[in-house]
Amino acid sequence: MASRPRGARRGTRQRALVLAAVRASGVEHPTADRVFARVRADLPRVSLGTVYRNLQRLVAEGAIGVAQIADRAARYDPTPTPHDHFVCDRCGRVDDLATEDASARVAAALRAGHAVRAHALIVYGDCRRCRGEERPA
Amino acid sequence: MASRPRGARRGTRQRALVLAAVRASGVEHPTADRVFARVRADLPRVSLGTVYRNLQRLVAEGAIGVAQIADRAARYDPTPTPHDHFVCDRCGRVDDLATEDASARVAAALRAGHAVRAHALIVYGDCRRCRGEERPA
DNA sequence: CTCGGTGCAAAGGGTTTGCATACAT
DNA sequence: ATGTATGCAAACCCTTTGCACCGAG
Repeated sequence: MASRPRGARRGTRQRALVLAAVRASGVEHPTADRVFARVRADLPRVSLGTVYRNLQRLVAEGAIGVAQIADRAARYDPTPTPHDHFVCDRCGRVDDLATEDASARVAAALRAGHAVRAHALIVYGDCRRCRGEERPA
Repeated sequence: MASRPRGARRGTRQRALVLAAVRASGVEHPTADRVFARVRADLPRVSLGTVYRNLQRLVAEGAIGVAQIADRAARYDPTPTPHDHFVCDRCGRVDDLATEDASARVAAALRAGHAVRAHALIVYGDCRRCRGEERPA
């Protein structure tokens, strides 16, 4: 079987370096800007636009994750599987909160020694109304 | 005793109208832009900047709430107490998810008839490291 | 050879901010 | 009178996009 169905995706040095930069970031949760800086070290002529395009694609392909923190720059994450995050009000640090049990999520932050000021769960999907409008193909 | 400790806050028509606009919005969760439009109806010379400043202040005072949805405009909420939200991928609709039990939060969205694609819990506060640096007064 | 990816630079959206003026207290 | 809030417009930040060129397949 063909490894690429049809619209053969090209493997570029840029994309590989973006992926490598995120993977090498550990628990840092870098912004697009920081990824840009790292990639630039190996490929000085890379552009920010290209970094954004590749980050987007890698997220869509499930190779990496993103944490969209309220009104701050998005943070990219080498771990693509869903998990929650803790954001520090002072230093901006973003920590993983690896918890399977939803009811223990906030408790996990407390256990980690953080002071919790607020927390927000956002659920994404298609609403009942939109699902109702759906036409069977 | 003085009703205003010291830095006496002025009650302005603008602020009152911004608050009224959010309170009148029901379940709509208006953006700053929509609030602007409503206030403008009564006060044609009001500026967007003033609306933003007042929304900010009202949130800080606890008179209203905000839902910061990932990479979309912030949604203001007449209910200042913390609660979760459902965001429709198609129409952008923002619904309240009034659930006290964290473990039932996502289930609440399902019960409401929505299809859940993803959900993200963000916890805000001061991280352990920052708390450690804190100097007792 | 082809078409997707890149670099560049400009546009875009939401939100904030500097400044002189207006006004509630 | 005093100083905060306003209106206006420019600035900001993060992210996206149009376009011509380049290079992997």
